[in-house]
Amino acid sequence: MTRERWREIRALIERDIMDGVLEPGARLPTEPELATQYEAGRHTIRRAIAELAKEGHLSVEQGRGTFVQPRPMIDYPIGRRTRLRRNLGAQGIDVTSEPFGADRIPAEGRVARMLNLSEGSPVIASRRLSHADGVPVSFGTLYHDAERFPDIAERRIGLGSVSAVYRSYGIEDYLRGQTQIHARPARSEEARRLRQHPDMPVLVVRALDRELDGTPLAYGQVIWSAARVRFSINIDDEDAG
Amino acid sequence: MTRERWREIRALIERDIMDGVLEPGARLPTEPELATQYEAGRHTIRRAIAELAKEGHLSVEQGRGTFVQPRPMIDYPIGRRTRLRRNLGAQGIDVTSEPFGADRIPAEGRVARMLNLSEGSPVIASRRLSHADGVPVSFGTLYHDAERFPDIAERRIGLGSVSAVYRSYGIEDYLRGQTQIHARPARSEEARRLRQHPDMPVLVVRALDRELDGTPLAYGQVIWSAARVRFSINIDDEDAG
DNA sequence: ATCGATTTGTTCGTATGTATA
DNA sequence: GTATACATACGAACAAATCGA
Repeated sequence: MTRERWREIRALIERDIMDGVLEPGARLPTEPELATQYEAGRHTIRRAIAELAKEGHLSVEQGRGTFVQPRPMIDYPIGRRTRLRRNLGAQGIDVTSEPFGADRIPAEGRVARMLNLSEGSPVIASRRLSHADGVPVSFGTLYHDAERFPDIAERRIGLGSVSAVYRSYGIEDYLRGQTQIHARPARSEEARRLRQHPDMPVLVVRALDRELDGTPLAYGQVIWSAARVRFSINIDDEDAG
Repeated sequence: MTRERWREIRALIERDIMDGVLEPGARLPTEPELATQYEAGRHTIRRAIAELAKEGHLSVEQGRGTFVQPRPMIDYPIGRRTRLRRNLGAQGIDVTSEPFGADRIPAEGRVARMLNLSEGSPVIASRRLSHADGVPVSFGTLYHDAERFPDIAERRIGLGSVSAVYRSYGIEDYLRGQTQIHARPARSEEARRLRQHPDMPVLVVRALDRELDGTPLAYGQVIWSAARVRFSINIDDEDAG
């Protein structure tokens, strides 16, 4: 029995992807076909494919096949003024987003602390999924004080960007306060939403937006596809671009 | 036969960890034992264990066993003044680091551009592995202009922190310029260095340090364990703490 | 220092369920 | 409905790493 045959196969397939023998979007031969081609068992093939899928090179779809996946990386600047549309638009990326639910819930723990509200005060949690050039890149929840922004969920549906919603409340400018970033494996439901393989990690970004005088505006948690996004922190730049 | 039994088993083990039935550091029963206990095949058990290991709850060691892993999260602030020791020391974390190699190589591509050197100019690449409270948390490479800092590798061995090395060159202060963050699955060698499971992701941080007048000092790429670190970006704070 | 027992890692074979076209 | 292709599952054997006698 050979030693770590799945690694050899993994490397062979990866080489074919890198060399362009397997073009982005192309379908791999079926697992039994690969098994005979590489003179290995189907388990071994699956292990190699799983590894490549985890790294974002392949996307495995039950009942359809296994496909070579292109991996565009977008660069998302984080700074004093962090604006999704303006920042990505400058890179020639078309950003769209769709709401998928909003709730009026009592603020608890971190949300209450960050928004400077007492535990249990009502907040509006509005959820959105964002696409860049048609591919899902992130989804997340934004929490607002329900007393100050009672109808924010409705306004977010009508108006495109967060900035536009704030302008409708008379807030012309706001700044990004604290931002926290960490990474972890994706839950299966998150992977499904982002249309990425379950083994690909996600980046979790928690952030607080403030008015110019320091008043907390919104606290949010956004899950980003680690395969599709990279963050840039430009501390000096006024516009974070 | 096929009702995703491995997910059930995964959930059962995870519950035992969360409830404290399995304490941090405890060894799980062997795979064959778990197989009989849960009335499943060994493959199914392994699938459940692999998932939990990927999420950082378990650490699997060939020839020894499978252990419940505690997951301390350290908070690493990124700001104008980003200093490993001072920032983590303030959290009561003991930071140590050891060099593991240095080379004099020609600058290429990104390194040359960031350091404002012409392609092929000699740079010193010095590599270090850092521990927080004895656990490896990151390793990476720092690139310096070889003309300006010819013996930086030697000085980094003698002196503890990066700041101390710069002071020995007469540089009293420096600022963090651009920082880029992204996440990806760990290569097996990286996982070994960080003593984390191969399926746990890593965070990749690329950063440029500048002198107060803007002159590039060093460009670095550091791989952080996603299981053990979280980044905080405090844009307003002068000391990023 | 060596051997053997223990435990996880890899591989094969085979069968059956589930999703897609 | 049928065929195709991936997902899950069981069993068995051997390899590799670890540890203690």
